[in-house]
Amino acid sequence: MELGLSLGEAMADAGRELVLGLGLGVSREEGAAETGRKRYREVDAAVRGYGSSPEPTVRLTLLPMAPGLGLPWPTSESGHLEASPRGFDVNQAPSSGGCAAEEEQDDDAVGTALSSSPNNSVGSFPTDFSTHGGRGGADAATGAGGADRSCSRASDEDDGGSARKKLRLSKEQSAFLEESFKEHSTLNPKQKLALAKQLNLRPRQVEVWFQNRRARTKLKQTEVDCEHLKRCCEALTEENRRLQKELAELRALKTVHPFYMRLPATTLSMCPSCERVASNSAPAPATATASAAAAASRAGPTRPPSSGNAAVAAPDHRPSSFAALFSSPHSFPLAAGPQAQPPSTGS
DNA sequence: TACATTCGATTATTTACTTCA
DNA sequence: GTTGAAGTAAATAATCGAATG
Repeated sequence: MELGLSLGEAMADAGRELVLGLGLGVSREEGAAETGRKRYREVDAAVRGYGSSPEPTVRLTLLPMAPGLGLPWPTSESGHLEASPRGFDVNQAPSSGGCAAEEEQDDDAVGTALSSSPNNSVGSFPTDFSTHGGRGGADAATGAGGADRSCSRASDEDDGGSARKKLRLSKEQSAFLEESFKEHSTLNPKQKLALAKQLNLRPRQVEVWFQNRRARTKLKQTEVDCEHLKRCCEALTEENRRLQKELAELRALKTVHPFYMRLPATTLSMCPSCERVASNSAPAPATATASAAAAASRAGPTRPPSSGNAAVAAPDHRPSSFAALFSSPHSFPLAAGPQAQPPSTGS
């Protein structure tokens, strides 16, 4: 029968539904009772470009754009987070300090040095993330002398290393990392060092953040793909069910009215899918057109009108096949059953 | 073979939210 | 109705081992 063609239509529909599905996926998440921590998903959707809703993209610009940086960066009244005069380019290792090579030589050693000596780089660092943590209350109380989150991590070794301390990156740090991730999903060592220096984190932390970020992106993509496949499966199941029904109708028609096969084409033609019999006076092409229109209308909302030539041509094809089927009284092997192939409409 | 990097799986911690007394 | 402790779920930083170049 026309299973191949129909499946193709189904796939085309499913392809269109993918876009819908993506949008639904995002909107579903957004529709859920969400709090501040849900914002990550919006940012994620915007970063990755899936989801038809423009809202996440708008929300992505959470921070005012720092001039000349191309990165959102808050310019606080205290001046802590003013854009670095040198700008930030993760493609370039920071020239100031001259310790990039040293840091590359020894990640943790430098990280420890950075973190364990609050006066070391924090003071000269143009962005003091410690004072801008969204949940800064606990952080402010964490370390003596206002040690920031990243510095609290440095106390691992001081704690004896038994308990795994987990710092929470500040919103600014996360936003900065997100922006960097949009530019590069992976980092070369220089970029990593530059980011770490800029954010006052250990290079290892930046590396881990990117690892986890990639994992999250992949997980989201997997969820989207899963949803897409699910929709495809549903569409194919529905199409299969419809075709099975159509096939049963054809078989019933053949059994009840076998003489149809011997009638001239202009005498009677029936589209089993719409179960309408054309009048005797109707010429075959008009019958085919009517059947096609009926079949197209029967297809209904599952076939958007803007589905392209293939999808438009497909509904025409099937009723035309039926018309041709009944218009060639002796040649078409309907009796061959479901495996029989309809004659090409072009011949 | 040694090394660096990435990835997948997992653990551990933090935080927001809910429930209940 | 309000409050605070306890429980829970989700997010995510960090770790580990395997794969890869």
